[in-house]
Amino acid sequence: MKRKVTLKQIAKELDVSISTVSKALRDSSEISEDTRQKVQAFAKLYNYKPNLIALSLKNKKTKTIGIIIPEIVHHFFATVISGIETVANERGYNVMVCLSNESFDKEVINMEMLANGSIDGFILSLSKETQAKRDFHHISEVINQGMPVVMFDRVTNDILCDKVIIDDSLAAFNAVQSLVNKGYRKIALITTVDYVSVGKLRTEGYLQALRNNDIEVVQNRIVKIEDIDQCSEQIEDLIANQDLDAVFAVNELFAVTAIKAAKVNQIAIPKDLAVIGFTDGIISKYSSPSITTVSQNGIKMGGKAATMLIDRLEAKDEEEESYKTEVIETELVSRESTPEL
Amino acid sequence: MKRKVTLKQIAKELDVSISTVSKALRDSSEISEDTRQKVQAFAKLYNYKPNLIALSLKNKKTKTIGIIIPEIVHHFFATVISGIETVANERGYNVMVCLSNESFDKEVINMEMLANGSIDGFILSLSKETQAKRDFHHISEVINQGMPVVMFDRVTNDILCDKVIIDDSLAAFNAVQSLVNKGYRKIALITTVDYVSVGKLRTEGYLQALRNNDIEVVQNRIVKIEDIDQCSEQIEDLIANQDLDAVFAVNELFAVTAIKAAKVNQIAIPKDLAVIGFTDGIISKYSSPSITTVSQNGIKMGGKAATMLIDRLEAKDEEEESYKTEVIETELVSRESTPEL
DNA sequence: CTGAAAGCGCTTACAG
DNA sequence: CTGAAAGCGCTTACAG
Repeated sequence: MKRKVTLKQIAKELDVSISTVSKALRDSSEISEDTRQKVQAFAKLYNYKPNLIALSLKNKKTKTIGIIIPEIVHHFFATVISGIETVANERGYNVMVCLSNESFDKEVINMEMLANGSIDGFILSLSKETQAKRDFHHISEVINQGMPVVMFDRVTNDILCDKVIIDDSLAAFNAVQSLVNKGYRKIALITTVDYVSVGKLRTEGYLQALRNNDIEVVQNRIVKIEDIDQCSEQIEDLIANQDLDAVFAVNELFAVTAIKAAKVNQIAIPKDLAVIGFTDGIISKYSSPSITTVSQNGIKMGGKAATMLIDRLEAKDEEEESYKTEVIETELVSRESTPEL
Repeated sequence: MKRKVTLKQIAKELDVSISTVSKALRDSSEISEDTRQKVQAFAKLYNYKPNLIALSLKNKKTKTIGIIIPEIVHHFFATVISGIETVANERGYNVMVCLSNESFDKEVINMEMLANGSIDGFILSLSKETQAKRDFHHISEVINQGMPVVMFDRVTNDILCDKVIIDDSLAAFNAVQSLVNKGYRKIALITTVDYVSVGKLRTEGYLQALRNNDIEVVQNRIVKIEDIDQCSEQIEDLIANQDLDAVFAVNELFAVTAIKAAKVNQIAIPKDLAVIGFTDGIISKYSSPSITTVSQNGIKMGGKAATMLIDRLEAKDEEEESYKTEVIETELVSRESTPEL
């Protein structure tokens, strides 16, 4: 077992000072060619690598990004992490990932933990509970300490910081409009409770699209799901008992659950009922029939968030004061579940 | 903007030494009740939190775990991370996640980066390329430096360390046996190339099950996929041109692709062809028909890996020398795709 | 009971 | 050209 070698040890072996070793390794012009080569050769031989923790302490920056998301077993969030990771790596950063599990307390604890020196900045998406409570003091506190934060997807207007979002309302509008264009009129909505920011916006887009087309909004065709694990009954009830020709679901799970419910009730998809979802994940792609969805492009969102954060970290201090909100383009991916009527 | 407060600042404000502040905050008995209360009150007021980087340097441990996995947009791996995260958090650890993207070079670079002081130990699953090359020097090097490593799922016998696996061969055997028990005989196999350790083992289980039941192994019924992104053609060819009554696929994607291929060829699932998959992910659950699978329980694997790693990290030094390999139980989750024949 | 000193592993302004 | 010193933020054995 050969422990990692330090500057101190190299210095001792070579009988020079630590400073000399440090400078030699960093190609300082202060050091003679001779010494430099000797030191570098020795360092290479012993596979010297600087201790990153020591550098972090010295430089007051860790070159790591903290990510806080509600859950990771979730295609969209996994995709965002992947996007962050790619950009972060390219620019020499690592990532620490913490999960809030949709809990306010865990979100707060994780933020405080990471804020104590472990990272240079945050990328985060709010937990449901945080959105319900509307308590964001943990975030403003971190920002106040001078640590940059980029929020994505589940954001809030109560905090001023960089943000990366999609135009949820417009994307939903377009999705519903596409159904209308194809001849559908009796369009149901399966959405989340209103405090989930993106759910609310998508609901607004749905309503707007109906209104724009002079289609009556029927309350019985709108289902708001509180707990995703128990959405089946509500959805089955909707599918079985309402007169519908299409369903717009604000996520994949609701969409595929609607399809299952239709099957149970002998309703053929897409012949008797068209379905459109949100978030272009693996379910939509491999479902039979495959499901038309609004694609969020998590890779791009993650990449953009990472770029914004790192740009801010590396900006020459106080320059670039103003916060930006980037809107990532969405795209309607047409598949089998939404034929022309 | 109020920057985080340090011991030094508190000491200055209170006109005592840094050592006194440090001890007071840690409830040292050396400090008078008076001073302690004064210091603690002040610290609370200014929301003092020790700088974790400084502690890491001082204590030579970071309380963070490095995770290196092939990809994160993958239900099983996301599940494992979730399991690791839960246990790590309970025990006061954070996690840094790096992705190899199935590349040997990225795996090496990431390991070296994290090994330079950022973490206390690794949890990793090998990239495909690493498994193909059979080059594990980066891992043995890290272990040699005294940093514990726990491998999971995609492991190798060439490295001695703690491991968490499932019995891939047995699980595959059981899956195929269940098909045989239900009356299926013409069972195809969709698997990976042999250098992927788990693919190879699952293939062996399949072969063993056929042999045990005196069923002839037909080479044309076995397809080995190199590149998962282009698996459709090979799978369609298999489904369209071979005389089959069931398919065993070594992952979800192959299973659902087989179902798609069957539909294209007017083969009814499960009436004309039964399908069984591996990894109990979201696709299997929501596919229509839903797919019977071997459940790997990534949460449990991740949790176990984290427990083993942290136990080793916290063991009183050199005690507990021997490495263990934990085998996580799998379970056959019966769904619609495999009725009795 | 309090504080100066040494040390974790590094960098860099400064003295010689 | 080389090295001692100070410092990043903390802890702790030791002296007073």
